[in-house]
Amino acid sequence: MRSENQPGGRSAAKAATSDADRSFIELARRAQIIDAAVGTLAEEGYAKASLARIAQRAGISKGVISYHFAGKEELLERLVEHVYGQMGAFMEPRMAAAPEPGARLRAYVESLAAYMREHRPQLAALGQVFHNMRNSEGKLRYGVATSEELYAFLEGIFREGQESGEFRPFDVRVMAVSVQAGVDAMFEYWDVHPEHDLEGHARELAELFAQAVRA
Amino acid sequence: MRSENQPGGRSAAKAATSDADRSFIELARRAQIIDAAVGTLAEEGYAKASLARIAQRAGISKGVISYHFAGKEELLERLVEHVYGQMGAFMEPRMAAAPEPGARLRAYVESLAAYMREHRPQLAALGQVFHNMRNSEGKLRYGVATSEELYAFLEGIFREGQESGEFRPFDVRVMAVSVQAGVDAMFEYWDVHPEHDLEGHARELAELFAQAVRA
DNA sequence: TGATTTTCTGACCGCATGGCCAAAACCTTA
DNA sequence: TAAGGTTTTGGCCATGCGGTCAGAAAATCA
Repeated sequence: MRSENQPGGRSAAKAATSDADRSFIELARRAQIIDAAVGTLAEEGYAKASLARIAQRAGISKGVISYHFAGKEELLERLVEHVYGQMGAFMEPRMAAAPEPGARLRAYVESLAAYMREHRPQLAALGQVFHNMRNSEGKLRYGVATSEELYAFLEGIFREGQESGEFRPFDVRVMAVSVQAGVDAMFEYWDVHPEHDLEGHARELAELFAQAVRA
Repeated sequence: MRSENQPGGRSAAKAATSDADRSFIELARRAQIIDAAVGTLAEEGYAKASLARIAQRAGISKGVISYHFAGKEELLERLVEHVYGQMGAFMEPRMAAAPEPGARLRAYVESLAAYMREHRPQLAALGQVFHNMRNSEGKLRYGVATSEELYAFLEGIFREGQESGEFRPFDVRVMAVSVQAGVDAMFEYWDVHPEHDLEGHARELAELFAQAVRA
């Protein structure tokens, strides 16, 4: 159904092309296109983020996108991968520095806020894709499965705190869903109110959940 | 800019036509179209909820929608009005029965959950419109201004509790944003996991915030 | 009944979309 | 230089969109 258009075609046989197999030009173009897609999604929303619009922002012709990506679907998937990778790399060391459950919860909320401050368009674009991108059957492309990992991670923190007696007993799934919702809402509120005190919000939110979980 | 197509044209002069001026057929058709729009939005998402799709679900021709509504924009605005009205009528008596701040917070979370259980498509459609509908300048049609009312309502509860000493001191805006986010996330989680225990989630969520606000 | 108004249909318009491709331009290597 | 591979262009396609309209059908009125 989809035509063969792997650029270069150097690695003839296999399906996927790894980054190591790509030329510098290829990698740079892909990065440039992804950046343009992030900006367009963040500023104009999912509906107006057409290939033409993205190409225009990147200063290239529309066909270039089709040349470097199998289609819009692949472009958006690479975009999500890209932002997720960045975010993980940013948070990992900060989370590792907090061993106790209470401190980890606080570190999660506050380091995510720190990332948000410096990457507003990326997170806005991610939100657009998550809320809107659908597969051919009409189902959301990034639904539950994406959040499931996140929930499991938070639940691990909660269980640890409950076992050590630092946290009270509560439903860890509801708590995980609520923490993530609180963080997402913090971003969206700040995205709409750029003058809002993001760090202050993060501290209040961390305190809110510290109170909510404490034994 | 917009053509005159007030059905009936009975009330010649003025701009808006009130429901009292509409025939039964007119009101029934409008309700039928709004219902079809709700179903389409809830099941297929904003992007696929075209006038053609909505008309198909309603079993009528596309032109009928244009006859009864000035355009897609008006249809969606009437849909939001319709659902909001329903929701307010459902919650008002339940909120009135809870006078103390702590009880009011609990009543808010739990009566909203009760409404959700019986009106899943309506709330899913509302979410689609809120997250996607944009005005001609590309800005979200229902943005902050819509939530502002809700936040102010919740903040009133929090301030009352803080003044009576029932609640600890905290940032009421952050708490309001977080409560609303928790409730919205509860709906979305249940929407994706229909087997999820919605009432149980609501109780846990109410308890979560009871702990978070208590002095 | 016939006349008038209200409602509905189905075809059509201009426009934007994602995708496609032949031809041109560019870059590297021989 | 010439040759060959890589990248870009700009126009084209089918599809679906919101909106419009003349005329048919249905309901209401006299």
